[in-house]
Amino acid sequence: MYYIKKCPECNSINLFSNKDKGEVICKDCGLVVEDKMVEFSQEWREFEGDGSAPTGRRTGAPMTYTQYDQGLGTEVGQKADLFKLSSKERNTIFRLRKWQYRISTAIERNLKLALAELKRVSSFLKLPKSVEEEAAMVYTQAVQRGLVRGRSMESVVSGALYAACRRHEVPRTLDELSEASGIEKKEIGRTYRFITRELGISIMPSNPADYIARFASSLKLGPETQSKAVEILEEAQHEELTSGRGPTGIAAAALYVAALTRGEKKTQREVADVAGITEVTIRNRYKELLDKLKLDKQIKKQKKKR
DNA sequence: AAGACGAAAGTGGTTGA
DNA sequence: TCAACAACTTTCGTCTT
Repeated sequence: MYYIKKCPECNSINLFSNKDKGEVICKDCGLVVEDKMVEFSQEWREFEGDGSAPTGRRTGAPMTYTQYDQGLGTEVGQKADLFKLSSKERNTIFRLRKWQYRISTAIERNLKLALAELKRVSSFLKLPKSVEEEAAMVYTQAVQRGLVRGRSMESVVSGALYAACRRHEVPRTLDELSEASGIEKKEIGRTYRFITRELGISIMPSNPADYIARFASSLKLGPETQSKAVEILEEAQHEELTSGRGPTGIAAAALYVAALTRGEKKTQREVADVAGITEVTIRNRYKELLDKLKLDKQIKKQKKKR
């Protein structure tokens, strides 16, 4: 399949597109016109169709995405068979190799920077290693697909981290990510949505219960209150009070109610602050909880005790 | 005086024509 | 692409402890 585009180097219109590898190559001078030439399929195999070795061989030591080049490098057309080719073809190979080198080092440079930033943010948020690893993988794929173009590296890093947190059920709020990375909340949300859509990453809506432990500990609430909150959460889920609502709001309200019923009084303001929402939202959720779950009796009982 | 409550208007994002 | 819409926020006045 031929492109109508022109080669920027020699102006030839003789461009060849190799769909398998995502390359567009100028047939006259060997310039790689499109830069998406890094393999991004899920399997790590050898892609040399030149007969020097069986293709599709599986290779690979265990690799890690938090290393900027994943411990692997790529090279174009190797050694032995080079002198079987005409000089023109050989030239082509040389040029390809040169461009491959330039492009892959560009990507590597980017990754190196980005992964440093990723580690910084992730350690700031005290995220587990597995999440960091996942985020690095997401980011790597995003770079290879050219999704970073037009977006700041930092925002894509944050988006990847946010996605990774969600998938590992250790959700952080957008506000927390925003604070850790210095990127605007809506920007993170935007890139998060963009890259998950483009990379086909499916993510379950986050579960309010995942927030409870963290909120409770920063409010210094006892473990009994915490499990009470989870209990309330389950009832609320059963009553279908949770769908369509912000998970942080629900978690915060459940925690607030749990604290009341156990006499560990916290103000709405305090709870709202750690959950990153407003008092009003807590009040709304809280009211719904009282209506549906008949918790007011328990609260009154608690009041009489004092 | 501080916290809780609720009404009203505003914001940003989603959805469906 | 635009308007309607739901969830949430902001702001502010009033009531309760």
